Amino acid sequence: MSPNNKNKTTRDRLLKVAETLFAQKGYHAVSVREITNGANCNLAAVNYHFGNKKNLYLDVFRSQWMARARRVHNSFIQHMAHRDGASPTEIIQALAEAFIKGPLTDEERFCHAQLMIREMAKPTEAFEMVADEIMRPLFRNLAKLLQPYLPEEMDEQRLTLTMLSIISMVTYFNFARVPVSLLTGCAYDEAFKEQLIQHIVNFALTGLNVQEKEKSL
Amino acid sequence: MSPNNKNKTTRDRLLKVAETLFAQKGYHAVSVREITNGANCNLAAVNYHFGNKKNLYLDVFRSQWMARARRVHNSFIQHMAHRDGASPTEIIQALAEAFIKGPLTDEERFCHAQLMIREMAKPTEAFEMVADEIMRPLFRNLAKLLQPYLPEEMDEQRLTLTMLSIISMVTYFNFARVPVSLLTGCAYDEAFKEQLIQHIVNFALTGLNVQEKEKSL
DNA sequence: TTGACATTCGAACGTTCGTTTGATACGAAC
DNA sequence: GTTCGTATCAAACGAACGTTCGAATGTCAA
Repeated sequence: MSPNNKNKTTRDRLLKVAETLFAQKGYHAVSVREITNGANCNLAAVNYHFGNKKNLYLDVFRSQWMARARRVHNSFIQHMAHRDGASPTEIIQALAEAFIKGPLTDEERFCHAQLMIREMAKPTEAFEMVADEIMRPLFRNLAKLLQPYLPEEMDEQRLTLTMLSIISMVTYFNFARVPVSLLTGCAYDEAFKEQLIQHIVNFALTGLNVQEKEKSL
Repeated sequence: MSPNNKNKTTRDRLLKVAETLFAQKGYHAVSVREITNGANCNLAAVNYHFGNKKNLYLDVFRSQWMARARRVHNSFIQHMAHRDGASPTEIIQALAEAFIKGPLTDEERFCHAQLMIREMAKPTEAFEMVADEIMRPLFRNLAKLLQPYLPEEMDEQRLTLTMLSIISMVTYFNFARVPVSLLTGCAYDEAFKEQLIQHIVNFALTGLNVQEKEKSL
């Protein structure tokens, strides 16, 4: 009935509010009362709809986080689908755009990155789900796309580390907004995100791109 | 008096135990009772020595975290000191070694990375201190060392993003051990760390190092 | 031995936490 | 109208939380 909460059910409002608060503050810093107040419902609603607080957290990952991660992944896949032999530049660019501009609103992207980082710091049951259904498929896709362009002597281990290095950049620039803004002096507006994407593409393709000839020593 | 707690004072034991627990679980997930039990002292000791829980947390950063960060930074600086014109390879290698092998024990490195990540996710007063006294000096040093080798047309902003990309890798591989181990199948033993360092050096210097000639399109 | 100070201790403070309960309102099926 | 399952509510539960307090203990100079 409240104006900004539309026609969503109590259950949906709880999931939405809980996700935002968990992302902002972390699981233990958020109380059930804070969530139910934010969702304009009774304190007991959490236990009625989800059993307990922990299940609410896991449901946030199951229904909210995973759905968004699939949107990001699909956004990347579809950019790749209609070009058969995409160049490494196009591949990295599509990946960086999916993660940094992507199909998400800025608020969604913040939630998304914060929740993932907290899971990586202290994994819960949600992490296995994410690893199985999101991380591994993404890595398989990315590796398959890039492998033709990589040196033949690169073994699988080195390939995985390379994928991780690319992911580390898009993850870092999404998550570490505070230090990044602090050290660059830039706010995360659209123009800066565009710069970030271009930088990631350049760096991923050529690294420091040193001018000297003494790369190899 | 207990065997493994040596002759440290109660205050020192509290700092040590608190740091480990804060790193493992996060501030709100650790209770004062948990800390004082771990330090084999009375519940009231935290408030006697530090005033309150929050001040204990800040003191952990002030006395423990900062000291270790300076050790890492100095380790990097000293590797650079006795070679005047260090090559980019040597610079990146020294940086990666300082962060990934470095002067810290593995346990210390875990604490260190976890605490930092939690600060980046939700900065407290401790973050300003770290930014001012650790991050900015490190960036200045790294930029000064690398600048001679970088393309002249690279503006300061792009330079900062390049430094951040390198930092993002050493940070990520230190912090994201769970997903990294999960996707590579490797435990973080000495051999794997050596591989990581070599990979970071390679990737930072040449990126994907694509074989084709179509880098620029 | 005495006094002054620093530290540690057990016990309790008031508050907030996650969870439970029983009552109440609502709507569809019969 | 009655019944039944769903949903929401106010109120309370015991447990755990951070913090406080006064007494007890240890230390060292006078």
